[in-house]
Amino acid sequence: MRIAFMGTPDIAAGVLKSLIDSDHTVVCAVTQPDKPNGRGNEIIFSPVKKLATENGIDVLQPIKASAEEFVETLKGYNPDIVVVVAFGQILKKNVLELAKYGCVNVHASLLPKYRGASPIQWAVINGEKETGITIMKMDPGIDTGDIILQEKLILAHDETAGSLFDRLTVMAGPVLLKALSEIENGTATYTPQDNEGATYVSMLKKSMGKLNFNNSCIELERLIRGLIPWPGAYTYVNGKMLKIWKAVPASEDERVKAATGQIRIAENGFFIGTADIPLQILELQLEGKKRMPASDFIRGTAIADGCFTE
RNA sequence: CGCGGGAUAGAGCAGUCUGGAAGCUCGUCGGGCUCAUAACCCGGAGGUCGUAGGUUCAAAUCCUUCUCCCGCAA
Repeated sequence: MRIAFMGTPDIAAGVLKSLIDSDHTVVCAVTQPDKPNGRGNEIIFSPVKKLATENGIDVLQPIKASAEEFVETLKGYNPDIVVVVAFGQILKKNVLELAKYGCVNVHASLLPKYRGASPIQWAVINGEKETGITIMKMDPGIDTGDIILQEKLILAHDETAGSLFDRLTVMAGPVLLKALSEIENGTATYTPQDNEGATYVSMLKKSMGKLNFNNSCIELERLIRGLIPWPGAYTYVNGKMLKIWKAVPASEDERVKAATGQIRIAENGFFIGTADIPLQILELQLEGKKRMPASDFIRGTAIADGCFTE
């Protein structure tokens, strides 16, 4: 089939790669406009733009994908179907109905759960046992379209949003290809979502990563895992941001006494008190410094045993 | 030219303001102690102090150049 691809971040690029390697023809790649990004405000191309460019695929970067002018341009590529993966813009009817088979979306959750912008991170933060990939026929709502295919995956106990991203990216390509062939053969089924069971998740905000040690150890640990690699969980010590990359509930024999939010530095580790069990920090990063194991950090830090997070 | 922190032994850091013999914690190697140990004691190796230049009798330290790493903001 002639496929018009729309997507922006890494997971979208992963799916695009599968399409490029398949028998289908990717006629163009639509991605968000370039924006100043990173230190020094350099322009950094989106992963999709990068991959498409490397493969000689036309890249389109409309400010509004639903603008009539752009829709005409897209029609000019004469796609049979439009594949959308984490594109970052809401598509209107004129785009949804532009191709013969319409638009299909690859969503990284088991819809109708986790509709919205950051299903992967929230699955980790909420301590879900399983999540997966859903392929659906898009309609004007946000992630409300009929389900074509769904595949599950079990979360590891130490799953981070980053590792889950990787696993789902690998999984997404084949599931999409299967759905595409079903659509092409006319054997695809379209199952409406159970709107009763729907849940929505918001976009992640940087401020969500501020650890509140009045929460339980388990909640904090999940939050830390769910915010990797971005935006990251953090607290403040002596006026400096301290990012927490990896932590576990302190085990029985290593447990130290720590008040809520209090830092304890022992020979066996770096602990912070919570509402219940202290959190043992295994990997952390002080503002301006590199990320490092707690054992290394303890060796050189000026942070004193017993001081409090801010 | 968005704002800021940083580069010193294998690791993490101090020393830089107020120039004057390269330090700390840990690792590593050798020895000792011990029933034994990641514990303890003794000893050793390991650094052209990121790069290039300048000032000085003397530069990790002051001035300038460049490279790389990181946090924030977007």
